[in-house]
Amino acid sequence: MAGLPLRLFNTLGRELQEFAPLEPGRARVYTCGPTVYAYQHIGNLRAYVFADTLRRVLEWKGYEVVQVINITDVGHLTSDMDEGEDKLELASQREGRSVWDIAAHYTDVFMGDLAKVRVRPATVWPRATEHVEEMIEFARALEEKGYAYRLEAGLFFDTSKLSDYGKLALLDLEGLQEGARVAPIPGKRNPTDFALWRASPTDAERLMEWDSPWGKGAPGWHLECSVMSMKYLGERFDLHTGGVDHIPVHHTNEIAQSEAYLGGAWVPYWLHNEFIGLGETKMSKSKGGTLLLSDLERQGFHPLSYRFLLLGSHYRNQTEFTWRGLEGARVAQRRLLERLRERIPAGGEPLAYDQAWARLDGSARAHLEGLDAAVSADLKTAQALAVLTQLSRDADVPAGDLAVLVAAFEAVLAVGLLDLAPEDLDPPARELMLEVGEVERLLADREEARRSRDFASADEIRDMLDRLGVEVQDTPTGTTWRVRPAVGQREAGRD
RNA sequence: GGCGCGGUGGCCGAGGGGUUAGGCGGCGGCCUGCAAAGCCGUGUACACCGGUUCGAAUCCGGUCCGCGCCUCCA
Repeated sequence: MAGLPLRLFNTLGRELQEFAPLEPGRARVYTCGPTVYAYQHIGNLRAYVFADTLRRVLEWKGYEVVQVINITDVGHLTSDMDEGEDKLELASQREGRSVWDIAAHYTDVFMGDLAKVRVRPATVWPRATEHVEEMIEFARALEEKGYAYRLEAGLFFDTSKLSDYGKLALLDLEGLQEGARVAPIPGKRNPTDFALWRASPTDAERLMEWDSPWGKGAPGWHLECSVMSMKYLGERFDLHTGGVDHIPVHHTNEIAQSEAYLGGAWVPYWLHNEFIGLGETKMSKSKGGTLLLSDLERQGFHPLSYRFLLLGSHYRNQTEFTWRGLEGARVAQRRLLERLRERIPAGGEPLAYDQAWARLDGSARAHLEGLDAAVSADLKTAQALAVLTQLSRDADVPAGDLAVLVAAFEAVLAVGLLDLAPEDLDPPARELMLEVGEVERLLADREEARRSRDFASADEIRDMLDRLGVEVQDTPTGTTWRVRPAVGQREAGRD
């Protein structure tokens, strides 16, 4: 594969490791997707921008990538396994729509948001509800192998059967036993045991339930990821991504049931993104305090400015979202585009490493290698942006080479380097308060005053237009004007 | 309480034993009749206390502070 070896931080082992696929030239990736009972906030989006970056880098280096992102459209519970209410059912009651409508609606919005931040569509988007049969089969196989036991609450996985349970999260099982668990399920053998099948309550009917060898109920949360990933990627595949919150429970249990099922090692590389903070608390779908991509757009920001902001920090670092930070990213991105557009026209296609390499000669190739060095070191997109910024200021790089290099950067970063104009990042203008002809007449008057060196009158006209929301700029090629942007961009957040 | 991750110049954020991260803002300059925009220049920072070392922001130990997970959550 092209360029330097790709080094990634593997949560399994907590160290940087060189990526080596199970099958040469092919990378199979599973990305933990959302539960679609609510809008995905901008913190959620980071997980997919991260996974997208991984995918783009792999493809850029010449791997054939297959990526699966699941859609969890089965409700799971709001608290412990036999407590609380189903989140999808809750949303259904709240919004007066069927659970199926709820799932469909939030799935659509989610995919729309991903498209806006240029996260490429997954190769497959499997839905949990379409794989319940396979999940039942999987659970039955585990039961046959002696890894499961039945309780009134459903079918449970016996984590004590695995000697290395918790290896991903470095769980301290002794410590866990002492930890106060909420509402323990009667009969559970170990605190870490989890449901493969959740039996429906006998006194109430669930909106989503299926028949199974263990009675009516719904599949355990972790089951779908094991089942759907194996179905679409093969029993063993290369990479599994998700947020750090999944490490201790969800991914730990996925590994447990999958390795029990296979009788051996499952996925070699586990990658996790850190959280985005928002002021005092993290963003949480259940606790509120979230921002949506549409909130950012309402404040006049282009979705790709949010992507630009995200790429400015490493995916494994907790960072804070602030409006100031987003504004900073917007300005930086705009200036970058301005410098690029001065030298190379918009258009063209993103270029993979090999394609770019073939079109460059010795000195320009060093810049390509700079990009490769950055992304090959655990996807250091921030460093890639720094390299790009330097490049955009380097007058020694011929325009032809620059165009090739920018196309290579765009292939990995996807921040609009090829197709956006700087103005595309500006907030939308507000309503013009006077006729366009009027503005132009006033500007003509001003131009005349300037020509006769009556600057007092000229400035008076400019001030007046400014009060009406029209910004006037004198440039070497003449005077231009625009309606001042509509929004004060810092209405929310803590700054 | 257990496990995990951090504390970098006004702000955000890279880096990671001796050579510039970068961005935003500020300041100075160029340009401009003046502005605006743009461009150029400008910051010797790395929580605290010890230790290792010729040399530590970077390694080790401790302290303080923050965050995440342990319960649905990216």
